[in-house]
Amino acid sequence: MVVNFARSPCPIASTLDLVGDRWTLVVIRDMLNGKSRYNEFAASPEGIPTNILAERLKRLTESGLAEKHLYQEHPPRFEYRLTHKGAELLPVLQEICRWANVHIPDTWIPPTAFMRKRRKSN
Amino acid sequence: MVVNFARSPCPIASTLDLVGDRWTLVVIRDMLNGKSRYNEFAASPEGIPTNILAERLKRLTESGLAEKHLYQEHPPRFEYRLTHKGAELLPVLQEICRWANVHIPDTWIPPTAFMRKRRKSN
DNA sequence: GTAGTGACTTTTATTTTGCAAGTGACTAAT
DNA sequence: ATTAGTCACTTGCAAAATAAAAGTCACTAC
Repeated sequence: MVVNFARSPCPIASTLDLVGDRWTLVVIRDMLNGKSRYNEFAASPEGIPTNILAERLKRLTESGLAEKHLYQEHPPRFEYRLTHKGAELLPVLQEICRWANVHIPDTWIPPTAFMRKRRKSN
Repeated sequence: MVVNFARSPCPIASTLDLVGDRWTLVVIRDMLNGKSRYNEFAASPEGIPTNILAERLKRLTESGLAEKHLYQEHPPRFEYRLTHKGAELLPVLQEICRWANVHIPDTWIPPTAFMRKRRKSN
């Protein structure tokens, strides 16, 4: 189930092939907020099912958005951290937050730190 | 299947409840590019299945992102146009395009008109 | 009257999701 | 030493979503 061919060369469709589902961006949000461990992701209020979480973490690493690091040998435990590629989705999530705060009632205002962070160049 | 309760008050999770699937943002992209008719959406290169298209158009109108207008009586024909709420997703799609153009090889560079358009205020 | 188009709906099949339970490695408590 | 518990998953299975194909209904063009 590796993404070999996108549906089209459209940047939007291609991005959706990677993160276009109900859960992937929620996990990336958590990673951007400093979470890195399975139980931290599982503890988020949306309540991601554990099988979906495991599958998404695998897909994120396979698609180069995150990296898996062993941080403890016995028992083996892993951290999942965003790669540069994954972390650069921040502006997308920031725009989503801006939109939601305007158009969906009662959504949380994200921490200033989250909204102020900038991608490096461009 | 109306969205009554979001999974959480998180703006990201709430937005994904509305547009977090493989097709909705592709349809919104087409609307932002001036397409408004069923056959125009169906003709896009991603090849959305017609049952999914019909269901998405219904959901978009139900969630207030688009509006359905009769433009011809015999036979009845409809146009689907973004509401203000829907059109304000433009900055999200622009950021997705920026990200994809950097991180996914061979994605189309969107028309300058699409990238330069601005949301009104803020 | 035959063919074709537009906007769908229906049918059927495949894939994804979600819930529950299970597993193996270890840790802490009794 | 047995028991219970946590962590990071995996497995099994039912339900929902998605997809491909075909069907429908109202027209229009020839």
